[in-house]
Amino acid sequence: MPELPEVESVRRKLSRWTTGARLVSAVASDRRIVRGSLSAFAKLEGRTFRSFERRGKWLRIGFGENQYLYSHLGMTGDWELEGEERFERARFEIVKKKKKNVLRYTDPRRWGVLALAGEDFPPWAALGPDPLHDGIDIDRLEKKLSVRAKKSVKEVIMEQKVLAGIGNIQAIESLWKAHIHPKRKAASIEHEEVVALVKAIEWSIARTLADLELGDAGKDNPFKIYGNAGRPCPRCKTILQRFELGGRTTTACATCQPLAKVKPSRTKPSAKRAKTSAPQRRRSRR
DNA sequence: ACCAATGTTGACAG
DNA sequence: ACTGTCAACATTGG
Ligand SMILES: [Zn+2]
Repeated sequence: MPELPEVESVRRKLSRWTTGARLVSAVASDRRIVRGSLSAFAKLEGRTFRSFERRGKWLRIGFGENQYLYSHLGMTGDWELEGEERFERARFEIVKKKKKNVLRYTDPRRWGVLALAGEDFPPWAALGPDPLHDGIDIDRLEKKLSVRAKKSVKEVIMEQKVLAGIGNIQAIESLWKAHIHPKRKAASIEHEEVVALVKAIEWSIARTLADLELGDAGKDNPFKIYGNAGRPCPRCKTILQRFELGGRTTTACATCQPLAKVKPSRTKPSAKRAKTSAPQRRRSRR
């Protein structure tokens, strides 16, 4: 469930469900997920859900008096009202307008995090600007990219202090939209490309979020190229490639997202041929 | 039965 | 000190 759009969607439903609700009981006993003391959760009992914020992939629920419940969904975390007990990792009984409900944090893989803290929480403080909440500062991004001569543009935009909330899917989709190959060195991205990338990130986040807001009506794979390696590029019909980059499976179109510059410059010697990627390897347990 | 999965972090080698 | 590469985490669903 976890990139910026998914987390934003969770934030919205939490706000819908629990604004003004009173927390009757809070039980979180999974040591892998809960950071800090388990008993601290009892301190929240009796308090009221007041605010719902998101920064990147982090959520925080405010209970007043500088008490926040921070939540990171890891790879498979989600919040549900009622629903199945199967993947429940934390349970919150709430009362809103006399109605009692169970709010669950579910997380099969248990890579998520729950933490109680005040407004100063290091993982939250460490996040860069959130594209949806703060917008993207083109000059700042250009600077961040220009300094990274060795890393690929995809890896850099996925760093949470560069842009909070961009994950594998959003990176793949936006780079495709901006016609930028994910393996390009971050520092090689030119000004106009940064401008295009910023637009593309906004485009991808907006359409993913819109799709999520449709609820179950949404299709299985609403993405343009993520998860579609081996199928034709929606723009040019070239078969989409799949490769690993920075330990993450990546999809790209070799035609729309050239690795080597294709600028038709008859005066200059021909551009170097793009390196052909090694025959598909497989591995990764992410 | 096998493989891949929307994330993050820490170890290690160069 | 920096950089890149792996592995690990834990579990499910196709
Ligand atoms: Zn294409």
